[in-house]
Amino acid sequence: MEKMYSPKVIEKKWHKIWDAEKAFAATEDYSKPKYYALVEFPYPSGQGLHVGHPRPYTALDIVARKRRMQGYNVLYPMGWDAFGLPTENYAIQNKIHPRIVTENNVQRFKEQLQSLGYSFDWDREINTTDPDYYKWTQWIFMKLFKEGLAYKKEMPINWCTSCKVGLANEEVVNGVCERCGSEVVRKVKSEWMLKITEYADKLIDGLNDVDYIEKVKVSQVNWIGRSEGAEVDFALAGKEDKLRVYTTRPDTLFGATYMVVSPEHPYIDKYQSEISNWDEIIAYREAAAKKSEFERTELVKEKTGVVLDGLKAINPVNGKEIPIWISDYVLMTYGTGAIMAVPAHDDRDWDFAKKFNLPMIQVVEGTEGAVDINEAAFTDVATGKLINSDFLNGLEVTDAKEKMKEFLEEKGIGNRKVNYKLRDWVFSRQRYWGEPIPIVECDKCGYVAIDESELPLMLPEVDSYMPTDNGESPLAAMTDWVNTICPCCGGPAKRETDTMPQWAGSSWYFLRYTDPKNTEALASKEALDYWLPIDWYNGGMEHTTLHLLYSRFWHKFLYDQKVVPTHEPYQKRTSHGMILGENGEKMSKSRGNVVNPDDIVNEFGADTLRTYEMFIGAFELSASWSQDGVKGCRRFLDRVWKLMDIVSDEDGYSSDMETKMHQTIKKVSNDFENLKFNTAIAAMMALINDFYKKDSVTKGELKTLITLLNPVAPHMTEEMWEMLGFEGRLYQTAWPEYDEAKTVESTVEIAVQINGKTKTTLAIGKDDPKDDVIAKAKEALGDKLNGTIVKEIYVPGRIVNIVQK
RNA sequence: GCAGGAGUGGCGGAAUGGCAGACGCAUCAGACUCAAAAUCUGACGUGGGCAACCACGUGUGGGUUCAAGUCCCAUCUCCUGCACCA
Repeated sequence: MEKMYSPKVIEKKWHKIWDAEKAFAATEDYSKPKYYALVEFPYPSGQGLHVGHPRPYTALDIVARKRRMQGYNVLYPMGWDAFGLPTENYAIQNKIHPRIVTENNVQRFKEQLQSLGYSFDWDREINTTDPDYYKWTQWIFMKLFKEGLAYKKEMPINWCTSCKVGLANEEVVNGVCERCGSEVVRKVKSEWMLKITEYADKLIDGLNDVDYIEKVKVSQVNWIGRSEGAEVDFALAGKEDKLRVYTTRPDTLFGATYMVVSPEHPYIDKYQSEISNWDEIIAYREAAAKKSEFERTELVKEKTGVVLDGLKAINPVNGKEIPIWISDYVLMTYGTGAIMAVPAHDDRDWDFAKKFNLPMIQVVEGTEGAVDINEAAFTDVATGKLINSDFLNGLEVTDAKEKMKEFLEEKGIGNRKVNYKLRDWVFSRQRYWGEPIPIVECDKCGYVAIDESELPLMLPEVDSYMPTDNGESPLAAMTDWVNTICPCCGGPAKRETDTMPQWAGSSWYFLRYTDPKNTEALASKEALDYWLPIDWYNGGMEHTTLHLLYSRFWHKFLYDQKVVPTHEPYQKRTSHGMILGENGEKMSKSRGNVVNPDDIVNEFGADTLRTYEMFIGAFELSASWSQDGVKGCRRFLDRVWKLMDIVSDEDGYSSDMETKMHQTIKKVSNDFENLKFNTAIAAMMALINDFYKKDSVTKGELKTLITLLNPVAPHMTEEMWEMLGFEGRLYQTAWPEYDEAKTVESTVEIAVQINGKTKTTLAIGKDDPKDDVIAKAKEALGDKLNGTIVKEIYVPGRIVNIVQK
């Protein structure tokens, strides 16, 4: 043994060399084929890197390194999503400027990432808190504003009592703040909103043209929640007003036996004088208002409600008078805040009708067996025919829907309507550590964007970052900064004091990487035309309805503005599973099961950590950490290293290994592209086991092995390359090729079965004719063949099956 | 409730409808060592048998097929989202 495998020494050595050689910089040679691989940039938290971070980073690092060896111009960048609450909270507690906190955290994160040997192009590092960066975040906001997609609205928002900040709907999970877990209450505030709903259809349709894992597509479609139906006007008996409802089942209109409005519906107050049980109504309303979001979702969904005495509606298709109820199962925020209830064909209406003894009329009958609407609502639309419905009788549900929509439009009592669950994006945060919103409010001109030449609008220095209890941003106290002049009329005006949410900077960062130092534009047209779309983007499932949806929205907007060349930013999206503690639980300080990547690097080396995280299991599933598993991966690398003790001078492959070499190249190449890193590594382990069994390996075989292993364990293999005296650098070497014809063994062992049960095995030539193989198989089976042969099956290279009676 | 995913040795996990358990871990035995660690070699699904071998075996129950972990139907459990969206 010439030299021990010593990761500490080797890894430092190669970091310096790669750095000096600018080994992994993406070039501006736009004639080469490009590959843009992207991982979600981290929030540089005070805790430093977690062992969960390296999993996706290593996976795409492998892809990036392999693509470079295959001749692509690869962009694999990294940066910092550094605005955000934890930094601000830390700054408040420790009385340090958040900018300093961010700098420290970034430095720590960067050192940790660099210790793992990622092939990031550090010349393109970006930071969302850098004014040269957020200038363009503000610029995009101004474009949205000028196009009418950013607007200010007085509205009840989700208010986190602990963070003292408004949250987007997407940030409220089970009625509590996604970030801190504190209670979220409703609070009325004037907030900046982005009209993401305007892009709802485009966000759904765009999914047809991209290669995302299925569950991401499904989640986004569900979150947007498009539904097609109709709005219908119900006259109020003896009144001018009509009560408008939204329904997806206009076909069941003849079955509507009552109506329900949300407790907040404006007609309740409007007709107060007509309502004889007003006290009851008020009591119900108060009770409903007191229910928090959490209670609404967690409580058993027992229906509650009160009838509006003295007010009746008229079913427009049959003129029947029906009662109107109020109930909190009808939401003011969806549709029109009022529904027509068809208890025979809707589960919720059925529950409500049962509880309050309201009449039901069946208007759809089952075509596959009888249905009893006294047992449950019949909601199946695929197997139903209309009854008790005048001109709809006998039609199938789909046709009846269409016919009713036509009827409603003809008679002027309704119209087609598409609704979405998606709401506009609450874009204001009452915080310091975010991008200032580049808008001023002028008494004369209203909200006006500042002049583009004033960008970036710098975040001012303040004395206190403390959020205020009255819901104002800390910036509001900066009167010098707040008072300004209107860019439109020159009169006095006030600056907007809310800042942008963390999602702003991350909604376009991938564009900046293509040209990170541009001072004229967010990136040059040439750079965007060349690099977009991102070929492969990997990130967490938790961002499916947040970052991923928001950034697609901005991108589609920028496409409409002719800023970017593609209508979708990401061609392919995958998601990694979580790394859990040894006990199978989520890693957390309180559970005491946190593994620090620095410790693993210290004890075993970065290459071992990288190998282990790829070998741990299927990439998309969560996996539990195992210290013994780490040891096993180090043992594998040691065994690769020690192949240098038994290597011969031969350049090519030895004849008995040729097939195996070609098979391994094929398997590793394919597996790396298909996220199957665990089986790729297993194949390489199997290969070296073969070398040890023979106690020899040729130089040519070892060359191929370390080239295949290089993307996974770049430091060790680069060192071996040098020690073995190969020319140049391994990272610049071409990826090994395989010959399909040579991946097939010339002789194979096949299973010989009787009636599908394996009885023996047989060695045959790969091209032996069927008759010969079957004859040999019969001979091998001998007297086990003792019945009448019914069928003989030969699957070439696999199996012989003799079927006998 | 709806949607997506998963149920395979002691453990992590492999298997284009074609010999289930690759690869790794743990365990056991042997070699080396005064000894231990490290390393190397071998065994390792369950039951029976000294053995060759036999039977059983991929959550459960059916089905399709010469052949099913894989396809179809039903069912149970677990995970992850969403959840009164009319």
